[in-house]
Amino acid sequence: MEAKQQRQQAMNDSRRALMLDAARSVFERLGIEGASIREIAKQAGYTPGAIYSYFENKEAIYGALLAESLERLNAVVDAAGSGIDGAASPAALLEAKANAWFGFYAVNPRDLDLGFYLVQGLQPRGLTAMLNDQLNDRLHDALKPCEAALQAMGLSAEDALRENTSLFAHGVGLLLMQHTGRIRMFGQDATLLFDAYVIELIERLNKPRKAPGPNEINKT
Amino acid sequence: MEAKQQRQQAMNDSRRALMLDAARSVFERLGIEGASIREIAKQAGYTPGAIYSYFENKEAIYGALLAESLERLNAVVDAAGSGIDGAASPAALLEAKANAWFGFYAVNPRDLDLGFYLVQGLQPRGLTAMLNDQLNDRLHDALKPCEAALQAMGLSAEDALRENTSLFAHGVGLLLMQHTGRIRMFGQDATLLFDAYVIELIERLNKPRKAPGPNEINKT
Amino acid sequence: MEAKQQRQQAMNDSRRALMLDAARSVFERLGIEGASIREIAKQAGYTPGAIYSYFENKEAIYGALLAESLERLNAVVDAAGSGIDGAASPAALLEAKANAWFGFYAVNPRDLDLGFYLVQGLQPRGLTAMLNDQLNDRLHDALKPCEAALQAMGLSAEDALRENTSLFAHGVGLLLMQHTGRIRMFGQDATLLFDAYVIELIERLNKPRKAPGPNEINKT
Amino acid sequence: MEAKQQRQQAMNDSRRALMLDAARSVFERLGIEGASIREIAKQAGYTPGAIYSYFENKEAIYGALLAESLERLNAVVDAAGSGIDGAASPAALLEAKANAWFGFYAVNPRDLDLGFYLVQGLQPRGLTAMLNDQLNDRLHDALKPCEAALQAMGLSAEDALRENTSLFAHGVGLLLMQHTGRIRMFGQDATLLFDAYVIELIERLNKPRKAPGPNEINKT
DNA sequence: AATGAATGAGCCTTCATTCAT
DNA sequence: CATGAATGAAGGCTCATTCAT
Repeated sequence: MEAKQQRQQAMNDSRRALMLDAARSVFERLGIEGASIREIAKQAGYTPGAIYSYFENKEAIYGALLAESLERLNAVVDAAGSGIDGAASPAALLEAKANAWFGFYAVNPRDLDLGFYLVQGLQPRGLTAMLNDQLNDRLHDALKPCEAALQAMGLSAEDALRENTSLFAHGVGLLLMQHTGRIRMFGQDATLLFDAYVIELIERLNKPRKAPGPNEINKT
Repeated sequence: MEAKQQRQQAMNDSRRALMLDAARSVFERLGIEGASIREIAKQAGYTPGAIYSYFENKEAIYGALLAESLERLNAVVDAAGSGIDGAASPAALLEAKANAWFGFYAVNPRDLDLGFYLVQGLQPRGLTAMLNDQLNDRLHDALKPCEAALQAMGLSAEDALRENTSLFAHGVGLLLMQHTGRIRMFGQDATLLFDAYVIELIERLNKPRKAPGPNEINKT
Repeated sequence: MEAKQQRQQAMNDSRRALMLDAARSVFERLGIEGASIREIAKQAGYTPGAIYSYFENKEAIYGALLAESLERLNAVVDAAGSGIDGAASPAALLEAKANAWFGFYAVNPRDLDLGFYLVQGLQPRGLTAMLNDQLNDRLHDALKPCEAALQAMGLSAEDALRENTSLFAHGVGLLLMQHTGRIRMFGQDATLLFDAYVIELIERLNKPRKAPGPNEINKT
Repeated sequence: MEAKQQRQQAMNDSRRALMLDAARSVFERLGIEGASIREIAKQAGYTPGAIYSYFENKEAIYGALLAESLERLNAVVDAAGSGIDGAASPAALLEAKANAWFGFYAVNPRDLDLGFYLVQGLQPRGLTAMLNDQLNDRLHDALKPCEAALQAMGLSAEDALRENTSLFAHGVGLLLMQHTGRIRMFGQDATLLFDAYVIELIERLNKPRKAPGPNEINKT
């Protein structure tokens, strides 16, 4: 009996996963706007109605896809820098963690799309507030290791947050440009530029007397 | 006869402009997703069919709107730093020009939307390739003054391009985060962070001996 | 110009009327539950989308149909008993007015359906509250003449309301039974029974000493 | 063997009853429109498919539910006036029996819905003709005691049928109005009005010389 | 007997686009 | 040039019913 239930549960999960795969593939093919329940169902080999046995509505599909994407992101970030002693060399850890999340999105541009969907039309909307918060939290989780490393390098909590925000923005900007083909237009490579940014950041933090914090700068 | 043609041409242009104004106002009100031909026509005081006398299709409206947005951007950038002697203080000019484009998008988020629409779903599509190139060129135009200032500060053409690309990416990342509400999540202010980035950049370029750029810049 | 506008307005109205006719005919064929926008459009010789140029949504069609039905009802009631001097013979007027509304629904059973839709599923719902109120008011209008006649026969306002309510209920019950075929089952004729009710009512009111009003029954 | 069959039959019946209970409870909760096979199955603790082992289709559930409703109605009517000697005081019996069926529907509006569903859209449809007849017979059964009492009061069979029909129509009209909220609109109470109707009926029958039968009325 | 996955037909509605006038 | 009626394809979603297990 239990075995039967487990089998069924597994079947159920796998069909759900099948549909998520279909959704992902439709997104890839038609973009997030062009994806429709009909199309996703067709791709999955189902009729539209069947989708609703596995997802409450269309938004729920996005949510599930995004949630799963964020799990993979966190897995990658958690695994990064495993051989590094964070206490001894926080800079190396920062580099590893930053490259982890950046690399994840550089290699998986569709996951970036998905991340932006959370933000669709460049405006927060859709998804229940709770789900939205959960997903935001998971994104934050992926960025926290960098922040911790920044603190380990001697930054105050406040400064670490600021630098981490800048770091994220920089990476997002580069990814976006690369992803849209804009970066090729500039004749540059996003990953190299991100590397450079991280290295300069580390340099700057290691020589704080030479370069005063941004809030104390005198524009002469 | 010619006079008549000219008059007609002028009328034509002004009505087209009227419709673009309407479209812009609808975008502002309803967002880029919420805008419909019907709504734009109504706003312009026309019926839907009339639109097609001036624009081939909906995409063309976006294109025209974006083109016009880029003109305004360029106007803002060109006007910035007009009191500054670029030869004497290239750093001040860089700051002015960078803040100009960044400020334009910070203040006019819908223009940013428009820019991203060209790139919808984070994938180039729609718009003929030629139009796309034209628009790209105009975007480049808006960023060139920064690149020139970087060269005036002593960077090689190659280094200037790299730094300018980074600068643009940084700004875009910050704008995106701010626009989507993510930046508030980080408890930061996009404009302050952008300022800080520009200032640090200038610092870095002014103290090359402490942290020589990867290409070993010579100031003298 | 004005002529043109008028012509267009007339066309517009006639097409709207066409669609209402179609809707009515679909209701007749498939019942109010079976009626769909698709079916109504098809009956009218249009595609579904066209309907929405004339009605905001499905509910609006019901509303328009019902409104028009109530206008016809009121016209019938207003015209009834035109040769009767209401002051001289209020009983005759009562009879005429009551038979008017009853007869209207006896002859036009679909209008009764429509009336019940206002009340759909035997529960008030759908239609905006305001529209609902308007329609209710028009129904009331059709019943007021009876109430006025009852007062002219010497009843207090309160008693007239009570008797009018009973009269309406009686008629509605009979109509419903007739309409559903239940009355034939009872081997009776709805109109005869309604007549009888009205006549007994008049008798009763003319001999009040013999038959005390319901509120005074248990007086001893 | 037979015992086994009987046991199975009993199980079968009880599960069927379970489903009917579920259906009734769903109707109560969501109304007749809002009820779905899925919901009924869930309420009964089954999956949708299981329903079809006990009922041919959805209509059959309505039919069974209505049948059961009519049994309850008959039980109520049969029990009413048990302390009254019908031969000695037929008027009191009439009152008791009439109030019984009216009260049943006044208190159980969903049973009224069910009754009208049999007649959906105010048009007989659905249900096989035979089932329809059976249900009609049971409704008749519930009304017969009133008819018998009317005869006991001295009416001919024909007159008793006519009065009973009127009585039923009056009650149905009042119930409908109350149920749809229309009666409150008239500022009246359905039960009081029904009471008054019954009492007036009794009065009228007790004083036949004062008020000649409806078929002998002189319209002067 | 019961499951529950899946179907298929249907629902209301929106909208870019066309075309006779 | 402009109208505005109409189209047709698509959108998300619901639900009674079937059927292999």
